[in-house]
Amino acid sequence: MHKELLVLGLLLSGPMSGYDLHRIVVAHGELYADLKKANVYYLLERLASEGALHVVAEAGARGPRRERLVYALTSKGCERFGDLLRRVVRTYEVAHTGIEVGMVFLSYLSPTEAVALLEERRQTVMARRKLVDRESHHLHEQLAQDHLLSLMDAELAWIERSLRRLREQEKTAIAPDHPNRCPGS
Amino acid sequence: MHKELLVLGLLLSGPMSGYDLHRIVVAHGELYADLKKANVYYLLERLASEGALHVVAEAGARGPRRERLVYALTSKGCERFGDLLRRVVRTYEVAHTGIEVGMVFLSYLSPTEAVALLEERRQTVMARRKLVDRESHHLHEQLAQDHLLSLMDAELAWIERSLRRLREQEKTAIAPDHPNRCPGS
DNA sequence: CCTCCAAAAGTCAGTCTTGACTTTTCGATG
DNA sequence: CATCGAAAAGTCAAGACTGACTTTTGGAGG
Repeated sequence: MHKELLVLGLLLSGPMSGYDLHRIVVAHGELYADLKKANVYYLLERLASEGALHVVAEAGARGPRRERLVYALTSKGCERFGDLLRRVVRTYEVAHTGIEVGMVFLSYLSPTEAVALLEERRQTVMARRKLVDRESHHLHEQLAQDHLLSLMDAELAWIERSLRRLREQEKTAIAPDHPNRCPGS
Repeated sequence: MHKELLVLGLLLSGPMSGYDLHRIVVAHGELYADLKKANVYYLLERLASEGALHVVAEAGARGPRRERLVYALTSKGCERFGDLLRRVVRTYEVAHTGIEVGMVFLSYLSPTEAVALLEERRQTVMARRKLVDRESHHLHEQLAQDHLLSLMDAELAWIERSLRRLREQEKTAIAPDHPNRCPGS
């Protein structure tokens, strides 16, 4: 749903082809939703068939492969943009990345291994945080960047806390909660 | 991918039918991944066809609709569980919920409306936080719950910060960054 | 004893999403 | 001048996911 918003929003600043859209998305790196190329084309076609976009058949563009389709917003599409924007800002859904599931089953690993894995995770988060931090942005992208950084900081803090708990558990070496073996076939 | 982990992990504590799995998932509320019923059946079938599960055809179960399929982990499935668990804990992906996209286009709304929408969002997050907080959990679910709460707190803090910025902008009433109108069709 | 509802247990058709492949052409290089 | 690689601009089939629908039946209420 936010992918649709992204497409519409980018088209607000002028007609574009699917390829252009995709290039903008990847250029913005971490900030924008993970919108793959094929998905862009799918969304464009759907939105066009719904009447939110219309084709401006730019027959002879510069460069190779000249039969590219250029899309432009219709007034219906612009209304849709407004609706989606309001909906996205207003609503909140917990992000289910899977780490929660991982934590629930963490006791199937030895505390020592759990600690090692979480330390790897911390490295990963820190690296990615640096990436996002480095990206300099326009004014209206400040809030978005700030959001990402906040979440990453929260993740890091949580990892630290969890590591501390696990290390204590490691020292007091209680018998493992679950036996660490697979059932036979 | 973490949905698969969830299914395998739950089956570690004994054979179950798709319906049982789904019931457990919804019983745990916010903690577990958003795993819809039809998706459970899909995953079971796929995992079985990959040899990670096998059917224990419980022909005559209690209750209505007795021809239910009960699935059990194979040793291959248990290995897969271990792999997935390690992978999920180790890796981190930024959660693209769409608010970032919303923020990028926030200047298409008046600061006043933006503030109102963010305040609604704050309400939503607070309500959901209370839900998660209320749920009492077993020891091995503590870390998962803590993770969710951390993210929600970070979200709340970010909302406060953003509101402050927007209110300032509202007072100093600069001419809007973007004209707030849709292009004609 | 009848009936009507909620829960059990799925199924299905359609929508989203993606990795991998294709075709064309510009420009660099030997 | 031939060719070879990289970038442009997509396409496609397959996989993941979902909302809405179905069928069966045990038991509550009359």
